[in-house]
Amino acid sequence: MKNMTPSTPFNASAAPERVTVTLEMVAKRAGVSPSTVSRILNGTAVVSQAKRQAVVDATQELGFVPNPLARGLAGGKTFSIGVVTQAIDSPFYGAALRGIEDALDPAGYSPLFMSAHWDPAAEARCLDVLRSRRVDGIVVLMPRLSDAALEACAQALPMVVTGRDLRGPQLYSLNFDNFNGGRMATEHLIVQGHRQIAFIAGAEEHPDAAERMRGYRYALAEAKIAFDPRLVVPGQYHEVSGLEAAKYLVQQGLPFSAIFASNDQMASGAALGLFQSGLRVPQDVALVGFDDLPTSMYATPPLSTIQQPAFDLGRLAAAAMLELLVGNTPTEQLPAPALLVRASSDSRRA
Amino acid sequence: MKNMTPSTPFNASAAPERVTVTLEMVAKRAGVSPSTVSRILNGTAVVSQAKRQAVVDATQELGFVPNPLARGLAGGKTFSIGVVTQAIDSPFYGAALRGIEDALDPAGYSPLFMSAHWDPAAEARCLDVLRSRRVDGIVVLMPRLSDAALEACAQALPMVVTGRDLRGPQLYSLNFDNFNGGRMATEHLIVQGHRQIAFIAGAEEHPDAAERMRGYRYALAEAKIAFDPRLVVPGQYHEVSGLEAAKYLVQQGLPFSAIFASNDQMASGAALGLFQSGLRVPQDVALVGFDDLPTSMYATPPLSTIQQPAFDLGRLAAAAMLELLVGNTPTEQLPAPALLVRASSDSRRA
DNA sequence: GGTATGATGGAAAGCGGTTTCAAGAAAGCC
DNA sequence: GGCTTTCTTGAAACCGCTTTCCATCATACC
Repeated sequence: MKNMTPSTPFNASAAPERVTVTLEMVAKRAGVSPSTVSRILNGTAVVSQAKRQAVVDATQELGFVPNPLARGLAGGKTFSIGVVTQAIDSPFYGAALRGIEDALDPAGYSPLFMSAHWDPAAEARCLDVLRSRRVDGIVVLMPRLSDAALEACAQALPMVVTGRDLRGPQLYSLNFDNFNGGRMATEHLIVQGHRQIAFIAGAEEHPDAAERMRGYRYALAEAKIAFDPRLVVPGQYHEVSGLEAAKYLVQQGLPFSAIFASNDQMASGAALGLFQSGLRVPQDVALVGFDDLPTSMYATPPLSTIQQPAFDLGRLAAAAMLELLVGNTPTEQLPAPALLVRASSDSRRA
Repeated sequence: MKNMTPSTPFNASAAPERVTVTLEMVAKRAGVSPSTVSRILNGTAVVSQAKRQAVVDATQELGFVPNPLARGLAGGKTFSIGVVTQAIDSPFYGAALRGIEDALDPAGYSPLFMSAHWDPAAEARCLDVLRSRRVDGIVVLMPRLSDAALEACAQALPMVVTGRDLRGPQLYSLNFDNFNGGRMATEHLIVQGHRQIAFIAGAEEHPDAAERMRGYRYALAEAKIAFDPRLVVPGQYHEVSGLEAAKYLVQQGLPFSAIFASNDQMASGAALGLFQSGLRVPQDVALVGFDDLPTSMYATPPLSTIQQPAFDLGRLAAAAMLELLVGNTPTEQLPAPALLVRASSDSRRA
């Protein structure tokens, strides 16, 4: 207190390490050259035990943290991975992003997230921004861009995409078996005794949605149930379209005892639509969704659905990217779809 | 086709701009020095019209994009903002992140997201990683770290936090009026004729949760309703705890005709709990949540709640950060809480 | 004992920008 | 008309780290 220099203007108690410790300072302190420090830090070459220890000590004492910018500039690597999603605020993507985060973090990589909002042009822009930021690789979750565009991008840097079947020297993809998911959901309803099963579809352009529908039709055919196009209502993968679809089905007076919605968000909307129409789930109408969002288990009633592990999707995509970055050929595979039967489609539980 | 050199091994049709265009190349092409190009790009100094035009042209022709790493190294800025959230996969944070993205993007800044998972130690680590990545500023959404720790961090770089009341030369905060939100929700139930209103609380350490509870008690007191501690059940802000809380209330045979859950996720769980106990919402029990998650509108029945604009929260936090970065004192304010009455608490609509 | 061989570590040249410094040109002044 | 002042613009240092190229020294082989 007494000896406090009265002149220091802004010396508020805690003055956090203002000075940046550089590799050069570590080198000086350890009595070696900067190159040696760099080599030790990156394990680039063999260094005598004595010097190594000196450098490690100096690093500790000085609290040295390498500047990633300088590292990136010099080494051409940024240790960051671009991640393009369609909507960062959708529960499905949220889980996937967490998976990516989880896998990248221990490897010292940071994800750089961007949302494309289902717009191919915006997606292309994301790719540009990411490349201009010199990310080491790009993961695209459920792209809307053409295969060709993605392949072209993969010429420039490693890419991992989900929801496609693409392979190449710097390209890997992870695809969920949407066809079988759709088939399983539909078969489940058939086994429950339903023969008039409505289908709330996703956008046509979306390969996922198309596959799920193919599964639906396949299951119907297998069970020798005639496909009734009137029972297929288009949707947009969000709650409102599910709500509208359900109301439409009811208002048209179409005969159906079950609904298979091609994602959980639409199923949730459909549940509300049925509720507002005075129909009970599952007593009057059985309902099955697709995705198994975390909230679906807590819906009223809990929603039967096809489990699509979003978290693992992200985790595996990131793991594959890490493989690509070290020059390996990734081998990760998504788990097979699983049916989760909950109250919304199980008349016994109602 | 004919003239194709047969030796080129990997010249797959589209060879995207392999060579990186540097500022120096632009300078050469425009016939000026690199410094001049830099000055024009950043508007750092006055340059004659002729040279400016030449540089602009050269930039266009070469398709030059400055390397952010080099820029960051030399200029000390990275044009990236660290964003610490608790859980990137929660719907509330998802919306906030989108708001941040929206505000940062036009300004040329990129967000770097990290999740702390409600763990103060992890949060501190996020701050470290972000600082080591030399972000220009940090936004922390609903921190768990102490005010002191956040203030200390703000000594080093601009900080914006939400859910606190903190100010400083490089520090700004955005706080939602949780007290009044809690009060409004409770008053609404009282107006609806309820006098035995259960409360599902959030974690005690959480200031938000405490404020909401204070609002609840205040409203009761105003209405001269005695506070019954048995009707307050602790929760953890996620669906399960809401489910358990509701079941607990029912099983204990406690007298209540309404539940105010201090967030929507718990309200959703509570709805399921009531449903499983054979109680109807709102006929038997009225239900009100807090947050207005996007999905709450589509719950069955739609959930009454206090609107807390997560998207705006993110947008405003990012806007405030941008202000801080140019040396201004931010003035953004969060909108006041609003009550959204939906079917879950409105007996007339049931 | 002399040289081939390999392990070690330093000097220095980048990576691609920003910024300081100073020179040369243009303009203003007495 | 000569001299100071103000602009414009280029040269060069620098940001902090990686990496290539070499020098050095010790060990090993003939």
